[in-house]
Amino acid sequence: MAKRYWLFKSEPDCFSIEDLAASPDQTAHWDGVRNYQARNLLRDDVKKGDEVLFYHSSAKPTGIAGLCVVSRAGYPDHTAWDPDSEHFDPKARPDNPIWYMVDVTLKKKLPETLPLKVLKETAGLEEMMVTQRGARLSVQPVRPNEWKIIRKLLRDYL
DNA sequence: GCCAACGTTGGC
DNA sequence: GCCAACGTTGGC
Repeated sequence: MAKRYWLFKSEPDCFSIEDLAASPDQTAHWDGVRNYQARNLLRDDVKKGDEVLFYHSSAKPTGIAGLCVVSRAGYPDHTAWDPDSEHFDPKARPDNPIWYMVDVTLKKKLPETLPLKVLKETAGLEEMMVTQRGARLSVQPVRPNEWKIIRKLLRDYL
């Protein structure tokens, strides 16, 4: 299977690129996804070696904060059956995990966030979910040509 | 804080 | 299974 590309959204108040950079081996689990469509992607489609845009939502500014790589494919999100977790789901059990997570490892923290505004103004990114209003999915596939455009943007913009 | 766009829930 | 009400997300 060819390497795929993804955009993962997180509110930096909850988990930021700085938090990932400060994690052991700059690696962390991407837990707390509680949306079935995103869950299905994490469980079935996100594979080790896939590349990820780390997106800060509800931030100043909102946009791409860094690049990561998937270091472990989907496995049960144990925070779901931890009553102390913010993302506790009373229906989840170890033998019926419901929710899944992956591990991500930091590749590059950008010196500054590439703003959503710039993505919206860039030709070729019009069909990206993140540039369309109301696209709330927290795990979004990124097309290879979009990845290429964004990599070039990152070189030119920063 | 506002509000549009979703997703989920629950009565029927 | 429909759909209205409600809750959440997330840009602005």
